[in-house]
Amino acid sequence: MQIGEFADRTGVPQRLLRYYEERGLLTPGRTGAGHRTFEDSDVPRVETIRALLAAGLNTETIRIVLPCTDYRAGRLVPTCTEMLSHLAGEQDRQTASIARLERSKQAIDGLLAAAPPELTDPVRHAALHNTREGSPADRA
DNA sequence: ATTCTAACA
DNA sequence: TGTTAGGA
Repeated sequence: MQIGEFADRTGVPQRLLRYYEERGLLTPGRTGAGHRTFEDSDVPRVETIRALLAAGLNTETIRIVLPCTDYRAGRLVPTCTEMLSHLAGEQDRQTASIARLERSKQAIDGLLAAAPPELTDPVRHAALHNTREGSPADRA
């Protein structure tokens, strides 16, 4: 099937399917006119790609572990140990990211808590804002 | 009617 | 990623 039908069946935009090919995630055939041809077996493959992207893996890693996956009955199953190590590695990075975000959030919590009370009062804040912008009363 | 590549309000 | 131009 051509890319149009394949895009409809996978729910993935043509633009993205071409990008997946560019990243080596898909290797569709070509017609004489240069049009991509996809197989039915490419459908679960794309579902696998989507699942791994949702897990946070980059396209390079996905290209590596794609042969280490089995997609059956709507469920993605890892089938080799190198995939497990990649997943564990990504999990570590996610844990580190969460820690960084929590520190950033605490910093913001502190800044907000240190702000002068009048700045957090909606009415006074609006009044100050209007004054800076120049209210009709100022001109009168 | 469809798809292709390349590039950008 | 969407979209679009200019071709096949």
